Amino acid sequence: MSEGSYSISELAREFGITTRTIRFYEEKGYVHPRRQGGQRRYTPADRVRIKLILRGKRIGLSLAESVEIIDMYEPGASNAAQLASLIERIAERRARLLRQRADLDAMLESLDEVEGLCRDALEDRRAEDSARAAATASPARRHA
Amino acid sequence: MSEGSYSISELAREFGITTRTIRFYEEKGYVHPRRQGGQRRYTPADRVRIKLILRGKRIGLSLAESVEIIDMYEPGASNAAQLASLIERIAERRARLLRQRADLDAMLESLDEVEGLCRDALEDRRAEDSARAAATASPARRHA
DNA sequence: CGCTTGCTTTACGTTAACGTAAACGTGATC
DNA sequence: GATCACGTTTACGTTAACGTAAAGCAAGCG
Repeated sequence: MSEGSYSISELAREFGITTRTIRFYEEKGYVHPRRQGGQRRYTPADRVRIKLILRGKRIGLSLAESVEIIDMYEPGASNAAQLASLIERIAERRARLLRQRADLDAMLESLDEVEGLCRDALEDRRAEDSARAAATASPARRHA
Repeated sequence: MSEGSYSISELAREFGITTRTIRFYEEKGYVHPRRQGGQRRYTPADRVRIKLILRGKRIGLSLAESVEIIDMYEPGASNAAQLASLIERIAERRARLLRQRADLDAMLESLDEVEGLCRDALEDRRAEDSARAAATASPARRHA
């Protein structure tokens, strides 16, 4: 660990991915580590870039989409027209992410609901069981 | 439209997908329409199922994952052990969805930030431009 | 009757995102 | 000096989720 730079396997370990994956990202042009005697060396910036790509993946973005968003970070867009179109693309992205969050919340609510049903069913099951147990112990009375 | 049932192309139109996609879902066993003289007929329940699958897709779930969650809706799980394990799986799902939402929110924040930078840059650009225009009009004074 | 529209099945093609394997090059170490 | 651990390149394989094309049936219509 050359102080402030990382080897490929260090990053792979940290992110729980394979070195193949990282090389693949480079192959696709999503990251550009420098070489030190044939070996890849990653800067902290490279590291963050990979981290962001993985975050994008987790929310279902393709690699290309993730990178597209990440590259918005360093506008470099000098002229006003470019800046304006960038703002537009950001708006589109945000709209999509918002809908995605709505879908996500809906699914979370559904899960809560289903869990509620399960718990209720378990309750019933327990009630029945204890009733049966009582009945077996002294078969005489059945809810009054 | 046979009152309360749908043809394949009706659903395709409604959801903005192709008939091939719907047939593919059937091929994979994710939905089971009945046949009416060789033609597929979809019940409202089938429709909802497809809708939910598509919702899952939008948040980045695989078809199989979506279906797994959807199938939690009709537990049918009669015994307590099954119910308990279902609750467990729900908890896992929820945990993952929550992380996903965190990632999503982070990305939304980033987009807001970038948009702010863009707007600032645009402001500067406009300020420069109007300053230059003023200078061209009467080249004498430069901010006092 | 022939044509169009809508549906069917079968089957091969495609893209993304890697997995997996082979064959090789470096030090470091036993 | 052989064996690791770690890295490299090249290249073929794999899975999911469809796309696309071919060939054919059935109903309605001018």
